[in-house]
Amino acid sequence: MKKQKKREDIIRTAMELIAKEGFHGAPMSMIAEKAGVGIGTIYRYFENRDVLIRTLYKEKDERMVAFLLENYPHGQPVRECFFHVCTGVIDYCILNPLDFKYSEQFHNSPYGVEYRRNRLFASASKPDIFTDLYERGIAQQVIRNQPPAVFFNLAFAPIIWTIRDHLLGFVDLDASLSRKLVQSCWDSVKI
Amino acid sequence: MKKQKKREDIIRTAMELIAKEGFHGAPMSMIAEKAGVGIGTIYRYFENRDVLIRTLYKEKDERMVAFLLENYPHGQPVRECFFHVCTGVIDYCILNPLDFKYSEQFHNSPYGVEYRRNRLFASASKPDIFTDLYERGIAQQVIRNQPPAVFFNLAFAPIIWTIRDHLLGFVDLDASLSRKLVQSCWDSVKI
Amino acid sequence: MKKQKKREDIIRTAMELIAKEGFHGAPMSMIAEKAGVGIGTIYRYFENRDVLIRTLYKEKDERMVAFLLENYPHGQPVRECFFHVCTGVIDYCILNPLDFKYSEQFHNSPYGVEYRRNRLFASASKPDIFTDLYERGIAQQVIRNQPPAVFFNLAFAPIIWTIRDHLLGFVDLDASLSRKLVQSCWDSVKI
Amino acid sequence: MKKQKKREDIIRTAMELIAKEGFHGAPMSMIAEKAGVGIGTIYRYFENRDVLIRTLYKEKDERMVAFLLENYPHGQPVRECFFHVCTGVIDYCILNPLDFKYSEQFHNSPYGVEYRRNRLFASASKPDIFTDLYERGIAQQVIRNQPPAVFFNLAFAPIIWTIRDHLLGFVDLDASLSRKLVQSCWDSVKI
DNA sequence: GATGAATGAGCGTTCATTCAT
DNA sequence: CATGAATGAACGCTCATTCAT
Repeated sequence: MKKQKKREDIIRTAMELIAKEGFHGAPMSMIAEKAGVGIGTIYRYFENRDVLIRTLYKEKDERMVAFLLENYPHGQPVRECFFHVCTGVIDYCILNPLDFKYSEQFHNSPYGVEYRRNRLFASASKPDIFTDLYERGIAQQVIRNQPPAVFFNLAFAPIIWTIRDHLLGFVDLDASLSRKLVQSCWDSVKI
Repeated sequence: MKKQKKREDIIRTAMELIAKEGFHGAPMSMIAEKAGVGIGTIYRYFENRDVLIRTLYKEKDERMVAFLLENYPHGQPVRECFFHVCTGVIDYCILNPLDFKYSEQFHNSPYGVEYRRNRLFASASKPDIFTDLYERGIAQQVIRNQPPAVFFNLAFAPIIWTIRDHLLGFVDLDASLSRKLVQSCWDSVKI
Repeated sequence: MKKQKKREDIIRTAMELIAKEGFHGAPMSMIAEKAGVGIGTIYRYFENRDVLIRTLYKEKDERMVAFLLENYPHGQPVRECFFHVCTGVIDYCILNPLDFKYSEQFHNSPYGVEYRRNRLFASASKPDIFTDLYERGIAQQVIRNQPPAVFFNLAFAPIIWTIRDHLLGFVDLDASLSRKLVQSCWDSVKI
Repeated sequence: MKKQKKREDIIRTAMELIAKEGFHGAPMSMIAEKAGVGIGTIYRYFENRDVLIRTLYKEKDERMVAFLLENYPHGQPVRECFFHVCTGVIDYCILNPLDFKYSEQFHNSPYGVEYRRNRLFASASKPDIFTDLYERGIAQQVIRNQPPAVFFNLAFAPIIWTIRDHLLGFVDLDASLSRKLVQSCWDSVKI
């Protein structure tokens, strides 16, 4: 499809620009210029700036979930799935630092709050990989009985922060440290 | 002091506005208006917007550290100090939600990166309560041997994220959950 | 070209406003308003205020040089060329009072100093009508041996000041006075 | 007088600051600070900024006239007086570059136009050293019959411009060049 | 469908002036 | 008398969005 070409140019350019420079450093005019399209063209594909920004996040999320589902140990113990997911998140972010940085920008803005609120209310309906982990863990009594939000925070907050520090050059998150880090997270949620 | 009255009006208003609306939602003109002062007045007390924003953070930090030092169990085991500090952070943030929300905005912006970088390089010189915890824990072999950044992330990231969820109404972080949460964090760093 | 219409509206308005009211009396907002364009439009054609101001001067300069080169007595004696140029400057300025007044504002500001400095250092490279006059006059020993700046000042300063007084209504610089004035200037530089 | 001390501090500081940095680089607050007085104090001695600026010029003018009247060759030929005045102007300006630079700033601003206009209308009433030169020159038929403004411009414009170039480092206006320059000016006005 | 010239509300900041102390 | 804290109009400039081509 020819028409999708421009859309993807815009998406990729916007992602990269916002990841590297922040929302402030990525005005519509600059996205258009670097993407090689007219300013008006962006508005043909995205109703406005907010829609573009939210779409960027959603597509990144889909890419990461797809990555996590590769070789997913379906049917294996919760513990194994937990390690697969956590390690996968680390691997994905380090392999795709722009996606991670964009995500940071996104969550560190009014968009992030809105997103989290929607997710909470929608979580019941749409099953996802993270929720499944929690629910099976609780049912099989291998993780502590805490609200899902607390489980997610214990499992992922240290990982996310450490990836951030890694990308900023503050720590070196190699395979060895990755393993120790995920083990620590598991220790905080397991019974 | 009469003259500090306006300064405090500005500080309080700016804090509140930025905490609630983010940096974007708190232009100088609005801060001035809500604080009941002229725009120019802000510039008598703060050289520019950046200085105001960094001052706000520094003062919040001092208040929190003072809070944490009340009844600090000096001379007690690392574990006890760890619980004191973590519980203290939770209590302080829930008691002072504006301080917490401001802090989130601050860390989720270029200011935050700059701040962390300075802290990392300056950590050797100025001793602080968090670094002390890490160093004693390592020396006494009660916490795992990991880089300090990883220790901090395991210890505090889940707590910060859970406070955020509590203030957004996603979880109810009462005394009981607080205790369990801190225990989980401890489990992830202890040997 | 349709697109150049607005650019010229801006140029003309800015010129007129600055000529009449000085730099202080011509803020970007007023230029935009009087030119019948939005403020932002000015910035499509000129990177910033400084660039606009320097462009205005450069375009005025080009117009005047073109005027002076009409019927220029190439190959004639230095004296004749001197009279052509001096008389031409007077005629041009009286015909285009806005150009002259703008020029005065320009030279009577930091822009003027910068301009003169560049001119002095660049004079060797780019040949111009004034420098040619000086060099031939010196070579043929018809003008006194003085630094070029002094020659220019003797030749043009009284003329510029008198044009200014004419436009302010202090003297009536008609053809007769013009001739006498240029003769006087020649008397001050000739051997 | 104690009270005049502050007035003079203000005058001297304002002069120096405006001479060096231009009107833009000399806000009232900075003048007050460098003069070691309160901002409000300036307004006790000068009704407003315009009055201060005009007073500065008037006092500079009086100092220069006083300098020119030292050893003034009263009763000597017009030519001799002309040389005394022109050489005196050069000497004074080079000895007091701040006075000269301030003068340039002043004349290169709306104040200058207003000043010249007033001077023209007032010249009939208040006799001055320059007018005397012109009137005697005309009466004795040693200078050409031209409007006074033209005489002044021929006599002083090249000198002023050359002093400016000297202070900017573009030429070296030493005693030798000074003599030649004044001679040139005389050549342009003498019969 | 694609474009980019045009727009103007809104931003951070400056500074001459006032007036309560 | 002297002060300087307080003011707010005004500045240069940015950028999301529109719409005629």
